Amino acid sequence: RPPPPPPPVPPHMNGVITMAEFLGGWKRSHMCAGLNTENVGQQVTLMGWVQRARNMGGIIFVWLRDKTGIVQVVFKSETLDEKTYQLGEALRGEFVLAVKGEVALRDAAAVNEKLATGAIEVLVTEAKILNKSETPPIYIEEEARDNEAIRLKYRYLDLRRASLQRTLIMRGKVLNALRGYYNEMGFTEVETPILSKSTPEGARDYLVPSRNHLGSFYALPQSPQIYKQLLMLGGMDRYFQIARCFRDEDSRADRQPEFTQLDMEMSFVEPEDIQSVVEGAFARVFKETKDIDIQLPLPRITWKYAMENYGSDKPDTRFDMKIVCVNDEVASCGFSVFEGAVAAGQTVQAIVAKGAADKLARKDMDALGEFVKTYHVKGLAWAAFGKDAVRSSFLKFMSEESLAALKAKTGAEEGDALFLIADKKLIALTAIGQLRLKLGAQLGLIDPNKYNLMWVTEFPLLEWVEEDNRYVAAHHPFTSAMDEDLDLMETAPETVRAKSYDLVMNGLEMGSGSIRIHASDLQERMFRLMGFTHEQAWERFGFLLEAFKYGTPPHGGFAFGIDRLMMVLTASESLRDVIAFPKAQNASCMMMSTPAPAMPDQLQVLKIKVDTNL
RNA sequence: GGCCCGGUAGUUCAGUUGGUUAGAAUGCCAGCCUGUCACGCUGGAGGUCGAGGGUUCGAGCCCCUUCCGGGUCGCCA
Repeated sequence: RPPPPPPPVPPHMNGVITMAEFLGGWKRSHMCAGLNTENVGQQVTLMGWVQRARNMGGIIFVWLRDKTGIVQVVFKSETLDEKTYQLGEALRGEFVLAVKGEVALRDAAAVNEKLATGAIEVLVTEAKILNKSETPPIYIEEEARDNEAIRLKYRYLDLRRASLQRTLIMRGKVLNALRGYYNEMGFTEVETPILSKSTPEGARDYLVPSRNHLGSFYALPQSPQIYKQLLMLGGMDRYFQIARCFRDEDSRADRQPEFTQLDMEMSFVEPEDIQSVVEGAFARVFKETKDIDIQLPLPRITWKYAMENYGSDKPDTRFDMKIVCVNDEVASCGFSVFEGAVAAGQTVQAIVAKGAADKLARKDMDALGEFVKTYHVKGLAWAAFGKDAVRSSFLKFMSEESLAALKAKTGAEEGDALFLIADKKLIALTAIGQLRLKLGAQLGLIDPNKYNLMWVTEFPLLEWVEEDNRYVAAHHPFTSAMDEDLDLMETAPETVRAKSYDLVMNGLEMGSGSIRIHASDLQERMFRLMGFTHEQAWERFGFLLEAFKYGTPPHGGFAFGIDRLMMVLTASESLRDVIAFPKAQNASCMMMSTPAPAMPDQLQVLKIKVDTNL
């Protein structure tokens, strides 16, 4: 695309400045918001951007902004020479300004309570326009007003907003706190390669072609998983890294193609040892960034409990509304949908929204019915036990006794709304779990100031994948089974529980970890379960299986997402709000137009031909 | 790959059943104004209604295709 033409010099700029000025020996003495009443009478030199210039015709008030905040600087025609005053008149938004002047107390009537520095102002004696600015395409104010597309294109301007600056400053502090903590705990920070090897299973890899090995590719790491296990083999004992990870999958509000994890691994440990280190890290971060004391140890629930009570492996426990299985109550209730489901070995799951009967109109119920269908269930049965009337989608089919039993089991009373979903157990639980979250938000049951951290343990080791007709590792293929379930690996693989654990906060998965397999025979057994032959396993992981033969210590680890942690700490809706230069939903960068086609000579060197019709 | 929401002035948006010259706010430009702090007042400029095609006497509005942004299901060990 052609470069834009040079902007015309605005008429008001003529004769004032024509080009950017250099500092010319000026040294900044203070940051803008670093000034307060104690500085009154001092000569200061400030540098920053013009947030706003108010020309009163004879006196000009300018808000000067830097990383710390805003301070008012004043150009007075009665005390300034004509040239300096004219310079003040020429100021526009986002001009880069340097001023010298004296800090003065404002008149009591002129104090601005809304400004941190509102009790003072700087009376300008000299000024330099270090640079001018075209009218910015977005508003640079505390909170964003513009839509995300344009803010992402002009990210460097969006970054000037105080809220985004605060987030990045806090992010830096979190990283610093974590580094300090892990070092204190005897961990060593080790960097692992970005040019890595493609791993089977898991997410799609980002590939990097090799010039030295035509036709071969590096893969960007989805995580440093194998390296950190090899570091344990290498005797590093306690490793951590603030690791960039890459996954070529579709984005979500809480999923970016590249993201940062605090990755760690420890030798000679059991799950509790790792969990206590991780808990300590989170407690440290919450204390240092928000002065919140997290009660340790964190509560622990099993995966099974989480699924059956919250319909999720990452439950949001900031509100109750637990799920109740009502199979027995509806097995012969008269309503054929429920009866049929139970007879077919499926389940009927229920939740009760306390006091919500009269808050949910028929169209709300219909919307909720549509909502749950997203999660692959056929429908939603509901009953609203209102003060004056009972409304329901299914009660007319149901016997009095069954209704009584249902109410007793679920605790539904007058004023409550009752919801039921019938389907295969995991599908029904997942759908009603999502409904629970939806209702929690819709009915305002979620306290935004709560931080409910917990461990979810004993995940299934394997997952059956219908279309591939085989098991895959639920976590990753290096995860160890629980000792008492080892014998079930071949006889009942789907019931084997893993020595794995997720850290969950407010319904978000913050991270996960496990005790790894440290014996090569067990690792081979695992690969076999996943449908790899001995040869295939050695072809792909030979180096690892061989490494495991040379005295591998028992080890395990954990990794948690820094981005998601920042999302929670800053109450952000999207990962994009906590990453300096995030990607858009289609994994592109709107600012730099990344990715971009390669130059023909680059492809030539790599012997790569692009055929988009393949 | 599927579904949903959105795209109109620099920006944020409104735009009735398809009907005259597409509006508002803010920003921008000019003038006035010596204590403003979302300063105020007066005037002005600013539009490929995302793009292409179709229906129609007539399309910002209806239909088709497509591009872009967001959410989500699949996917993400």
